[in-house]
Amino acid sequence: MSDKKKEKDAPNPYKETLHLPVTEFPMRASLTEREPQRLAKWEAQGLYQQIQEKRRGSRKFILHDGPPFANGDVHMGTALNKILKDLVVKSKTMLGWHAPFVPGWDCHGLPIEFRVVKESTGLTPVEIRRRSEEYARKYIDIQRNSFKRLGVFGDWENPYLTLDPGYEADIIRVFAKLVEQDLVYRMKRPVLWSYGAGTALAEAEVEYKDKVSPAIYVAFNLAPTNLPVALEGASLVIWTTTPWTLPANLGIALHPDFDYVVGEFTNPENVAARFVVAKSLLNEFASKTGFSLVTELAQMKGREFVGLEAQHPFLPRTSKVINGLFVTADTGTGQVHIAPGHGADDYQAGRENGMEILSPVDGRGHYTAEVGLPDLVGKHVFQANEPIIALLTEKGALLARESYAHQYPHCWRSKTPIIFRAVEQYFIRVEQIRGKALEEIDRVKWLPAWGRNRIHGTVESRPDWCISRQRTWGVPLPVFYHADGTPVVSAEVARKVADIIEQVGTNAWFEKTDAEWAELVGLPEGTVKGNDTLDVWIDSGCSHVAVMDRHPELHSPADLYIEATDQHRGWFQSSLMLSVVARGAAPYKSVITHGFVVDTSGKKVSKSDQGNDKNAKPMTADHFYNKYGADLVRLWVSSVDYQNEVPFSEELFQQASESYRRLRNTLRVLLGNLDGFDAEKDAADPDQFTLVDRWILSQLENLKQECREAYDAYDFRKVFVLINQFCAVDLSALYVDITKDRLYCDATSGLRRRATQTAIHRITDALCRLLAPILSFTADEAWEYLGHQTSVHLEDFPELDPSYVNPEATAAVQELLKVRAVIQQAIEKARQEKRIGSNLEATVELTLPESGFQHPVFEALPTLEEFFILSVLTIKRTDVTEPSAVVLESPHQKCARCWKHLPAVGHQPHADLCDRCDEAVA
RNA sequence: GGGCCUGUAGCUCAGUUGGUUAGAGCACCGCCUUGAUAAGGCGGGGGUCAAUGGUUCGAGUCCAUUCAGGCCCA
Repeated sequence: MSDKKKEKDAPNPYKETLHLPVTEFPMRASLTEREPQRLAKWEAQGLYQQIQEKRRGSRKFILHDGPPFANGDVHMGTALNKILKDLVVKSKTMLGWHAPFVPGWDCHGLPIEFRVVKESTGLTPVEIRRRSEEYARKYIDIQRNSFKRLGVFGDWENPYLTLDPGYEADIIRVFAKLVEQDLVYRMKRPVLWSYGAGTALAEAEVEYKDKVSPAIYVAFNLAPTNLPVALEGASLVIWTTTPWTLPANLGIALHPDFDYVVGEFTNPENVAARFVVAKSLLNEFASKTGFSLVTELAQMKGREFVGLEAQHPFLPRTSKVINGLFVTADTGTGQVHIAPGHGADDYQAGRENGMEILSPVDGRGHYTAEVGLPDLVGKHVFQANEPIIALLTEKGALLARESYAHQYPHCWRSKTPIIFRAVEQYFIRVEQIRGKALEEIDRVKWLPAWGRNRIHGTVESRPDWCISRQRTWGVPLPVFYHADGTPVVSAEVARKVADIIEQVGTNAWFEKTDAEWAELVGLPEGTVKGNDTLDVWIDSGCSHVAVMDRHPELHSPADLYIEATDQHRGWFQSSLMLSVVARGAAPYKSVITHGFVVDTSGKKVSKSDQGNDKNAKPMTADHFYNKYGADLVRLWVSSVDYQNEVPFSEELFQQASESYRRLRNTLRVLLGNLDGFDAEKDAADPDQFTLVDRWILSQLENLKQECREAYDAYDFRKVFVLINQFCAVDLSALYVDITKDRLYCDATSGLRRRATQTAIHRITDALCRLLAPILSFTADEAWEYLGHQTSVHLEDFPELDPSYVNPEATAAVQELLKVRAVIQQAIEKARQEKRIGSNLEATVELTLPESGFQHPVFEALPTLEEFFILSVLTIKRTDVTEPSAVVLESPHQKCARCWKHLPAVGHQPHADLCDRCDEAVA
């Protein structure tokens, strides 16, 4: 033991004669410092432009960027999206395509306007727009910096913006096409209305949140006209959670097939009354209202009630009794209060039964004079529930009230509850383009495949598209109104507007007077322009026209769109619809969707959650690239299955860091072992490769092929796994470990050493290329240390060379690995028993079965000793079924240079060296 | 409530048309190394494949139901 210690402490007199790895490539990545420097270098040399120039003339691959909203910082979901796109663009490029990437931003819309309006009230439309643009541009810059910092390549100095006059003009031209194809109509209709933001909302702008509403049971006395005997003196009973809509009640709907009981009811106060209640809800009705059935007078189907009328509880009119399939028996009474101006089903039912669209509420949610109750005029509808309940009580119509917690639609930005309110809106007749859109869906390749069903279902069931918004920050709906109020919806006029907008931007719509516009588009004096703007989904949905058709380096349809799964209903759909209108075909050939970023418990994480929770973990991309570096964010993206929900946590970054360190250190040791190696002069001939060299080069060939295929299939995770395995197992645990001896100890120009360096050079070259899309910074850095003056991003993936595929070597190594496991287990046992330390201190007696392990390598002891990293190995063949190994402490002296314990040590001119080392130092 | 989807070791993921003892990397534990050293090697523990029921000689894999989660809608 003491001898061993002495050996350790003694400095190695031959260290200077060894070829230990030498490289300046730092072990510590210091990504947060180095990445910005590399970024600056790339920008200074115009790397993106260089790549474009180099690829010009190659087959094109167009990934069309879906524009993120120019609002807020880049959070991890956005980073995931953009990095996935970048992985596609970079890998397609290195696969030989010309893949230009023009990023874009969605600039208009309520969220931005809302922020501006919230800050200061009473702004003129022109001022709101000025501030909104300023706000959008501010966030475009912030986001652009983040995307660039993440190593995403693209034409960042010339992105597309939906607020560019040219883009805006194209939106209006698409509108003209809609008009031309008779797809636009105007109609008063209840729409989702945000009184907080003062606008109608798109379906996508609504979020569901918990809300407690007053739920009430209200009796409507049946009007005596034409009343069957059984119903004399009876009341229908409705249940509603929106008492404020009762002034607009015009009907009561029953399900045609439900059974209803007409009966005599009493409550604990001995109040008696005749009610109609769905049979299946009698118990619930009794428990909620206290009224239980005393005498059943009749049972009737819902359809038998049609045509009756009920007296409105507090207004001088009757409500129609109708049937509706939307009536449920889940809760309430099986009788539904119908206010056609305040609900989608109500509207539909009202239209079918000849009711008017009564909606006595203004844009701020206050009752208008139409409400019919002077006390309520000017009152906010959500302040009116109590007065109405009081009124119902006074009239004896209120049977019960309770607090009801439910999911209620809220405005996604102002967070205020949504109401349904009927206003004049413009719509696209979806029915006329639905068929073609559905056909086109099946021409597109959806990844994952279920995306097809998802968008198909969405398109199949979507109602007409409300495209008008009562907002300011958007592209104006190019319609005018005659002095008498009749609208001018004309493709020709719209195109004139577009031509002017193209020159001066849409601000002109708001800056010029009605008279000026009338003159510009050739309409009679007295014509006024409309105040509505277009739904922002129209904006982004036009990008295939406004971007792909306009940019000379792009083309339509795009080869690929990549967005999160919510865009099946969002951008994928709006783009599809408008592309069907504009060109009669889908705007994309294939579509990839990715999941949302979720935390480790599988819950959704979003930026707005953070606002509510001060302790929430940071979710913005800058936190992570400033703490870990962009390459780690990129490595995280490549390590997850993006088609599902994408797990995300600080811990996951630790995990990615471990993988990164392995990759980086592998690159470092490879580079270090290439010190003094000139690939031009020193490369070995292929016939000089030893078994391990042939094996690792065959593995590399395999890796190249599989990575190319995985990249081509957008399976970045597979690339990540393959490269990791290759570096951790094939290289680090085996090849590098095995060849250390020859690299360090053989003579500088020894054939085995040169062969190995030749292999290592090949490997390093390939790894840099294969890693470049993922570790864009690190691969480029290593590429530089490989002696290149230009960026790895200008290169192709390594070309396949089948001559390196070597099944013979692979089969041999597979057998060797089986034996290695046996030997290592035996050595480990000896080590645990403290009989030996390192492998080289052991002498191993290997027993192999007579059959099997027949590869010639099993006759070549030096090769085996090298492969198993042993000083001395002996082999015997006996009649056993499995290999076994016995480990003994080596009786030989340790070579002071290569640390092997060999019999030759002590007999050389240098008494403390083995043969090989003696020769090497000579 | 409806549509689409997901659920395999602590974590991220593989598991081909149902067929031996369910794999990998990371993490964890122990040992070695100090010539990849703020590195590297070796060995090891760890899973009733979400649950239940079914089809089958045989189910992680097929079917049904339930539970949990995501997106979209109501």
